This record gives sequence, C-alpha cells and structure tokens, in this order.
Amino acid sequence: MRKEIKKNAALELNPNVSVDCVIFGFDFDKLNVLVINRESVDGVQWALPGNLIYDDEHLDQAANRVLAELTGLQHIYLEQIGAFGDPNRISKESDRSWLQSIRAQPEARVITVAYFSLVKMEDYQPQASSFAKSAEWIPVNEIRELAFDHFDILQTAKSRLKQMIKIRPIGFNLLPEKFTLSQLHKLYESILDKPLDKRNFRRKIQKLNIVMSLEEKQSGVPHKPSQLFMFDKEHYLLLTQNGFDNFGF
Amino acid sequence: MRKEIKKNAALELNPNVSVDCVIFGFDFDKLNVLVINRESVDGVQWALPGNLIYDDEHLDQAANRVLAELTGLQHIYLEQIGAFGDPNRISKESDRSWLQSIRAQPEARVITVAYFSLVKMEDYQPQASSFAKSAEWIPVNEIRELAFDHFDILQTAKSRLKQMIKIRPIGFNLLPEKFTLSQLHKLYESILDKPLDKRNFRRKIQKLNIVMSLEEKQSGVPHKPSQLFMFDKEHYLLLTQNGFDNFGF
DNA sequence: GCTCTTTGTGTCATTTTAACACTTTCAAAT
DNA sequence: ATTTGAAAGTGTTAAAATGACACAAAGAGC
Repeated sequence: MRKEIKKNAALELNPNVSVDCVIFGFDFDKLNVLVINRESVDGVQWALPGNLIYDDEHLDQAANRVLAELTGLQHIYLEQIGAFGDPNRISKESDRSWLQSIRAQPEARVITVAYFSLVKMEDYQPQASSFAKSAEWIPVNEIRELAFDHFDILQTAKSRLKQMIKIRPIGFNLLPEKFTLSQLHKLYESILDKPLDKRNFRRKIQKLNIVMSLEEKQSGVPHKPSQLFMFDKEHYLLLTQNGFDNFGF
Repeated sequence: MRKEIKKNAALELNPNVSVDCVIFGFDFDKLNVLVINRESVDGVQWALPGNLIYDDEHLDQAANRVLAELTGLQHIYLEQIGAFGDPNRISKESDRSWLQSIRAQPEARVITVAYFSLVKMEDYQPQASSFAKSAEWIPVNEIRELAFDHFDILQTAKSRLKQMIKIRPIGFNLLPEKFTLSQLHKLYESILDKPLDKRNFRRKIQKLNIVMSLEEKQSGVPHKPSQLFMFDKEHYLLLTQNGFDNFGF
C-alpha cells in the first residue's frame, strides 16, 4: 500500500514536517521567550510559534515564514537546534483536540525542526496573527509547561544557548546597539545561570577587545551614569581569523 | 486538495523523512567514515548509510535501525547533528535515477535528520546488506563527493566533532579500551586538524585525571614500548559534577 | 547637603599556558 | 654483539590568565 503520489507539491503543506521557533529576548533583567497563545477549554496554553512546512520550501525559509505569520517578527537570523522526532510528541489529548481545529491531517505523524534566535526585545513587538490568538514575551524561568513537546525544545534551546555563548559573541544580539557593561554582565549571568565576578568579567571583555567604548554616557539615571559601549565587530572578526572560539566563561 | 489520510501508518515508511548516519572510526593514523556503495552507470558512488523512517518510529530508533540494516552495526550511541532541508537536496540527476530503483515515491520531498557516532574500528566490521552493495571505511580526508547532500552533512559532522571534543571526552570512543597516550595525541590532532605539542598534551591529559595508567606495556613494537592507559570514567564523572566542560584544546 | 544606588577600578597569589631538546628502550638488520 | 631506526618519555621557564576581594565616585531625589 502506497501513499498517493502528489503533483503540485509546491502548493501544499507537508503534513509530516513542522518547524518551531524559540526566540529569546532580554529585558535587562532576565531572559524571555516568545510564545503564542491558543485558547482551549482548560484555559490558556502557550506554545512556541510553529507550523507545517511547504513541500517546496527550505526548512530555514519555513522557519522564517512561520515565525512571521504567527508573530510578525521578520528578518531574524534563525539557527537550527535540531529535529524532535518522538512519534507521540503531538498526541497529548489537549494537543490533539487543538490540532483538529487547525490541521487538515491532525492525525499525521509530525516531526519538527526547532530553531532559535536572540533578539533585542525593544526592536520586536510581537503581533499575533493567523491561528495565534496572541503573541507575548514570557520570562523563561516562569514557564512550567508548553504545548506538545515544546517544553523539551525550550530546555534544549537554553542549553544550546549556554554552550553557544561560550563560543560566539551571540549575546550582543540581545542588547541594544549601545549598552552598558553592567547590562552585558547581567545578560551573561542570566544565560549561564551563575554569578560572575564583576571586575573579572569587565576585565575579560575589555581584554578581548570586542567592545568599544563610546563618547557617551547614560543619562537620567538616579546614580552614577554608566559608560556606553558598542560591540566591535571588526575586532571580533580579527579574533576569529586566528581560530579563536573560546570566551572562557 | 489534500493528501490522502492514511491508516496503519505504523507499517509504512514515511516518504518525507529520512535519517543518515555519519560513523567515524580511527585507524591510529587518521579519521575514517563509514560509507555504503551504490552502483551507478557512472561507476561507484558513495553515500552515507541512510533511509526513510517508519511512521511509528522515533527518529533516534530509526537511525539505529537504518544503520544496522545497511551496515550491520548495532548498539552504537548515535547523537543527532541536525536536520537538512534543502528542497532540492535529492534532485541531482544521478541521485534521482538511483532513487527510482529503491523508493516507492522517488519524487517525494525528503528532509533528512543526520546522526553521528564515534566507534572503535576494530570492533565493527561493516557488513553490507539491503540496498547497500558494500559498506566500507574511507579516510575522511580523501572524500571529495558523496551522494545527495551527504558531503555537506559530513562537513557539518566534522565541525560538530571538533566542537564536541573540546567539551566532552568523546574521543575515547574511537580508541580500544587500552591505548597509548601517543594514540590519543594523534587522535586529537586528527580531529582538531592541527598539531599539538606532545609534552603539553600529555601533561594536560594527565592533570585532568581522566586516564589511568595500567601495569602493562605495548609489546612487539620495534621501538620503546609504550605504557598503556584506560579512560577513567569515574574521575571524569567527578569532574563533570563540578560543571567542568572545557578541555581547553 | 544628605541619602540612595549603581558605576568603576587594582592588586596579588596561584594556576595555566606555550615553547622547547635530549635520553631511553626495544626490534630488526648486519 | 653491535649498530640503526623509530617512537616513548620527560622538565624548565617565562608569560599570561584566573579568582578573590573592597572602597571611592557620580548622579538623582529629597
């Protein structure tokens, strides 16, 4: 017995493959993640933005499209985390009933490919559309459960983020262009989930030459105003040319 | 227009998702990778062992099954590399004609999930079966092309291996239980693709306490016989409990 | 001008790193 | 028995990185 062979695959959703996006944002205090809301009988349940891919679409494109369709976020560099392939990953009862309402083949077996990204929260105000009823930033540490296997995906994304930040300066994506060293410090502590000595942190960052200080200070703060810095991409690229890939945190 | 909804999915190959395995082996001189052979009109072409998954199968299980079916290798810990999702990844002409001969739906769009593993070559003599005409170890550096996008997958696997070996002691999987420090040294040089100072390497490994020296030496070698060592798993686990994850190579 | 809050800074002892060359041991060949 | 070839094994030193630690400076608000 064979499945029917399709023509015009380009126009169709592939019922077996989806993408999900874990978008991290930083509010100068803690890590947040972008989730969408589905309304269910049991009340609110959050999910990562995700949906089926089209048959003629690259996975990476699909992730960008789906993210934009559900939350309005565009032009974000998404990096793949990996595929999640438990055959029962979507068969919790609460998930199944929801799938009935949005999928042509709600019973199909679906593997998903997860992506993650880091963005400056201020630059991206999520706007829910399509089947997302709302799209919001939620503190990562407050999340206890998500639809499908999205909680697992989130944990994997967090640990990938931890690894990654030791290797590449991705943290700067979470900050505005101009930032203070204290903000950067707090960010690293949030991601690595451990305290870092202030003076040692600052020394290391400055020694690496990956930030440049601006001729500009914070203003309007009720305390000593902080020097502002920018990420120094050129110096960073120089570093990598010599094989540098260890920030040593 | 919808695809036909299937019953008895459990019994069927899913035409849209495959798995591919990158199995590395070390012959005390260089890295090798396990490939299978397909015969084509243009002569031999190598491919990674891989095939479609079943609908009721976990991706990880599928990878183990497919690897065993094609090469006989079993009981190997496979770690996921990621998904490869270019919609044209299998549409080179030479690949298409081959797919005609082994797939029920040779035109279907297929994404693949790649896995990798490291094994002791001596413990695994590949035995080709199913549609694999042969299964062989080939030096990684001699590979110029592979079927489909398998060459890309291999490159990704190599760089993942490089990262991983800085974080976890996976290299020991490539060596026999008893090994010499020179073998370990050569292995690290092969994977990292750069020379490492002999004395500094030995000092670092011994300081980490992750090898224990045996009361046994090499014999029959036409030079000074080497001390034999074993991986010291207990000490390694102790290390990791304190959050250690940086071998510093 | 006092208070509150956060910024910003230096030293020192310890550990880690990188660079570097010669002697030892065995098997095989003579 | 001696020589040869080939890999094993070993230590020092200078430079750099790390971790631990405490107090003065700057601005806003009252």
